[in-house]
Amino acid sequence: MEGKPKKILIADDEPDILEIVSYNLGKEGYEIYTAKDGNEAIERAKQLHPDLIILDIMMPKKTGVEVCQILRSQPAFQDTLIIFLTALSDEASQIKGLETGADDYVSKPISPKVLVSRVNAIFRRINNKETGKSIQVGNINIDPVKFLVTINDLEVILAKKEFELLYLLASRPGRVFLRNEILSQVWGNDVIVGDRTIDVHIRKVRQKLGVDCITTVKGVGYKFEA
Amino acid sequence: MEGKPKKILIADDEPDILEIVSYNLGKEGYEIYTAKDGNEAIERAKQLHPDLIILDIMMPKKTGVEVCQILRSQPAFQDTLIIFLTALSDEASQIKGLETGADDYVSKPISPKVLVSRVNAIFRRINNKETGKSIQVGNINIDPVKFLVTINDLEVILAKKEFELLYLLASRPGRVFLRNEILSQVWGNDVIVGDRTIDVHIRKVRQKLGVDCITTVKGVGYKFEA
DNA sequence: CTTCCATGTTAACGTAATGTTTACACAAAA
DNA sequence: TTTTGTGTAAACATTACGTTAACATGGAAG
Repeated sequence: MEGKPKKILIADDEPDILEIVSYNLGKEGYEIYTAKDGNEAIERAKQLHPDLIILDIMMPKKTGVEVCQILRSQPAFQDTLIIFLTALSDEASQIKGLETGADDYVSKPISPKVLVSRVNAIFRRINNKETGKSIQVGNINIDPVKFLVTINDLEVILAKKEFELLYLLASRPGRVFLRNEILSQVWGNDVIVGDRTIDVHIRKVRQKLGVDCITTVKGVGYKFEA
Repeated sequence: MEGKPKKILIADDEPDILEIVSYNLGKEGYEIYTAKDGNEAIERAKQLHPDLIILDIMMPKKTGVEVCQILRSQPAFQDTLIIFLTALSDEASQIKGLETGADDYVSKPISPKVLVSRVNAIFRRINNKETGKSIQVGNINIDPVKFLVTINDLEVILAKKEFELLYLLASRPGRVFLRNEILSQVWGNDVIVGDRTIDVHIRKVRQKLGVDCITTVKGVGYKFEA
């Protein structure tokens, strides 16, 4: 897998399923987190901001469909992939699930291998856009191969972390990156760093670039603009 | 459906299936083309460059998997969506299909409605990546990915709570949201805030937007309209 | 007309979130 | 070894967000 490992949150009330799915996806290199009911799923989703959420439909507290609707009604979860996982193999449930805003639907009894394949497929489709090409935004050019940033043909020397941070933000100009996302993409999920660390790096990048192209969205994150 | 209609190529050797699938997807506004074996599928794919190809696996001349492999090996078909449609519901086939580069897999006997939902879901997923899932109501555009509101192409800066509030209301224009609903969606269930808090935020949004698009429904709640 | 209730309006305040600077551990280069 | 630069933490400064409280308004009921 290229880049940092993707975060997957799995919500199911059956411990067996949690364990099997966790094990098999974990083996593939994904970072797995679990929840055992609807409320916990929402709570953990807000903490972690996973890349993918796998939701059982029949869960205590809140059903998977309800969880999906609640998350989808919030701006921060528009990009999050959602797969429903359920014993209800009937038509109506599937359609309802997909129209609620889910990206896929897998019926129980599921084979772990099939689920893994589907998860891989869904990430492959999303990922293949993000190649290691140079980014040109406005008069700023970012070349990940040469590890070089030029602004108006003037070279700017950035440290590794600074560069990775800038590259991430600039890879999708205008898009807001949550602090969680930045942490997991640039630093990795297992690393624990203080709250101010991101700010300090943001500041260094801002300083070195000289141009104000990184905008703070308070309470949310940062975004890059020309 | 927004924008140009999507082209879908369906390849299956059973005329009944071709007809049913064509009819149901055609009703959704897609442009449908058909092929009755593997070779014809490849040929037509090269002519048409469809956005999505639905491939039966058991076909004369070439199987769906072979067709998929051949097309995927060409740069021009890297981005083309592929769904397998087959009677083989066994695990091995599904995995093989997905790992060949398919984006989804639907087992026969299929329900037309389920297939339509899956097709819609897969296009939604791709569309959102390109265009962003912004809400457009009248001349107001709300982009949750960029955390940005534009009204007549003029940017409006909203704070987090203000944005979340507006996003919720605008996600269903015309629908009235009860104060309780707003509280639980935007603030969360456990948070307790005073009565006037919602009003103040509503006011700030109204003020910043400049246009009167949030209507008070006295004794009930608020709704968003153009 | 008055009363009452729901909402509108405004300003002020506490604080959470971010900005800034300095210091230091650590690794790589000299 | 020293030197240099990078990444992180800690300590503080600063900003503006969210909330409240106090009061205004307006419409419906009596």
